[in-house]
Amino acid sequence: MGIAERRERQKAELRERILAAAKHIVVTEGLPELTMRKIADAIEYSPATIYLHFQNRDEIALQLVRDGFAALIGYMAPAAAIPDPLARVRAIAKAYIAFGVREPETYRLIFLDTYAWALWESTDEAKEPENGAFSFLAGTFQEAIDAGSIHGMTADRAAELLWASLHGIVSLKLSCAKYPFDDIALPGEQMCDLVLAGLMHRHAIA
Amino acid sequence: MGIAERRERQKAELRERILAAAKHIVVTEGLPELTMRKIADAIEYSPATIYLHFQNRDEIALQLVRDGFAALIGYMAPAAAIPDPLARVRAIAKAYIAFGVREPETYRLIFLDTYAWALWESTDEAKEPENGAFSFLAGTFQEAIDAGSIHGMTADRAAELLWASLHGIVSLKLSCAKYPFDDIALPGEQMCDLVLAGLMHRHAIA
DNA sequence: CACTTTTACTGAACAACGTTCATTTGTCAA
DNA sequence: TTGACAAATGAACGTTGTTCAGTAAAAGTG
Repeated sequence: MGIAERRERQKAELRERILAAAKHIVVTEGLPELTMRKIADAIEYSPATIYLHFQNRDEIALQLVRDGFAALIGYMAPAAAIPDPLARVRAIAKAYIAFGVREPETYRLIFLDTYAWALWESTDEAKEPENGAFSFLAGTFQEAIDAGSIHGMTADRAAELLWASLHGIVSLKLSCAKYPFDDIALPGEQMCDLVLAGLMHRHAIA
Repeated sequence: MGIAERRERQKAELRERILAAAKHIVVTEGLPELTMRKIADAIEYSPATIYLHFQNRDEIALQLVRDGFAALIGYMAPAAAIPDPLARVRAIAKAYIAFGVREPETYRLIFLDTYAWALWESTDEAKEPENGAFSFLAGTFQEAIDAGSIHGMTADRAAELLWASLHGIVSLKLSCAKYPFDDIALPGEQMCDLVLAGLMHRHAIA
């Protein structure tokens, strides 16, 4: 029964070619330029053929979002090897910023554009490997709290605030043409230090 | 020559009706649902008529962005009466968050959607009253620095970091359906305190 | 090999979009 | 009443995502 297998293989191949073409368009021209006819041209098939592999444009975009989030995880994963929690938090933050800088269109796709966070709405938390990114950061904060380095806030809340602040920097960089920094690595680290410093001296305020 | 004036008045009126209809659509259904035909239906004119008042859809959207930013300034303005710089910074941050909460679609329009920051790219800084918002915050930080409350960072940089962090919170709230906070007022104030605490104890890190 | 069934694929079409333009309608001056 | 000018529009064009009847090729069957 090698025939059925070959067909499945070819089908899977074409599906991957569609995704590759779509990703190329998104990365080079942005999500709004992702049109079914452009994909069709790129893979040298009729537009209708795409609908034999994906239900609609949304499904293609959502798969790209999934892949994009996996890429972000890839940036952050090496930080897991760092023993010191605070140093690990800094490494995660650095990786997050680096991802935004080196793959701006991917960052846009998963966090700013039409399908931003779309995965989180539909699926169950437990079933989302994507959520590993947040748990990773929150878990590291928990270690810092357990070690007594940080206090006055839950690990989840601290992770949310740091994530939000970094997200703010990257989005401003990507959206605002007049954002003053050529390189957001420095303000990114400053922000991380600022938040950590605040968490360590939180008794100073209220 | 009352006739010419009446005509101008009617023309201006229709222009305002177009903008009002457009704003209503954006606020209730979001920017993607803003179509020329919907506006035409709302004002009971043909779609072509809109082009006698605006060059294209972009120009309408950009005017809404301008108006939206003016609304944000309106939220922040009362803080100017607060004498203490740090308290003023907190009031500005609070107002910023409040704007994001109470006018989410307007916030989306001016900071997240297609025309986000579009005004900043085209026009000159000096000619932008919109930039008053940032100068307001940066000037307040400068006062805090002059008073010795904050050190180790320029006022502009501090303003950028605080703004970015607040923007991060609001955008996560608006974009991510699973964002854990029903009310972002608390995390917004926490973020502000965190950044300020960090700025006041910056010597603790590097 | 011939015939049938299944699969892969596509051209043409639909509705909705932004936009344009020739044409019509309405209003004022002479 | 007529001529000029402004205001308004119906119909069209080229996009977009999407659907579907129909074709052509491949696989299964006698």
